[in-house]
Amino acid sequence: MKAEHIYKGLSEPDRIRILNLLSEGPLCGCFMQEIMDMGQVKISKQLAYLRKLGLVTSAREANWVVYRLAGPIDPILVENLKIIRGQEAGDSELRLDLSKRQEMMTRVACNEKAAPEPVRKGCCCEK
Amino acid sequence: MKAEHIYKGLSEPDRIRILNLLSEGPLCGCFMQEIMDMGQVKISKQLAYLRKLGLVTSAREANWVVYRLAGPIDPILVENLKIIRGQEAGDSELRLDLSKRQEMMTRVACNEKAAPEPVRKGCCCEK
DNA sequence: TTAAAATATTCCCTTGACGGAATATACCAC
DNA sequence: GTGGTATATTCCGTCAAGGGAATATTTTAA
Repeated sequence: MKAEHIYKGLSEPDRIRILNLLSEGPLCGCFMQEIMDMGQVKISKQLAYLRKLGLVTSAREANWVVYRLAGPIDPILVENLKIIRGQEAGDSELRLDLSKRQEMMTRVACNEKAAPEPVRKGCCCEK
Repeated sequence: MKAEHIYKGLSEPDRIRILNLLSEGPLCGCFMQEIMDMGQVKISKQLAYLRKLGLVTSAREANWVVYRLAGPIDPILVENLKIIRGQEAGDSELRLDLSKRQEMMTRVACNEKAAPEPVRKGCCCEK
């Protein structure tokens, strides 16, 4: 993994938010939409970009696509994901995103792979 | 300093080399040209870009322009400059650049501000 | 089979990044 | 002044990035 690929991935606020969310575990697209309160197309395009850079992988599970940080995760990325949400230099929006994520993960039933469960009514759109 | 500005600065190999060099102290443009073996225009443009991002400052001294990391240096930048030249994940070209820099700084006479000294014949172009 | 949800892709447009070549500017030596 | 060195800018071309709107694809539900 070239260092500049990682930095390119991190050089846009929405992508930072996505990578930050994925650092806590896999997530489907509609969860991201809900947490980040952003349109589907915009998120999908950034995910395609991150996939092109080799930072993210995707796998369809039932009706959804679950995204993950591509392993093995480069030490540079690991370190930066730690820094950007750190208390000193970190962004509070990123920590808020993680709280929302945590709240959603406990609110809906999820299996151990973090894919939404049960298949239909447990997803983020069940409100 | 917005995190994405720092990552934009780091998201190109030539800029990584420049920031790596400046992490050891101020440097004039012609030293960079010599160390990086690159054309004047290309380096000058990248320096302009880094200045626009707020990562680098420049100050004319006599016939030269001396570049510095803009202070106070963000912890994110500090940490990444450490990582990218680290032994494990680091790039050996970056360590080579630093050796060349060190060699030049001792070869030519320099004052404590790292501006080339004496004014004319001590610069990198005296070969 | 039809409808709806989740995701991806395409088209159009604007802006920005990057290279190469040429030119401009600032400073110094003489 | 002239000339030379160091640096910046401009012009031109190409290509990538990013937004908005519309549409396509995959899958499930009924």
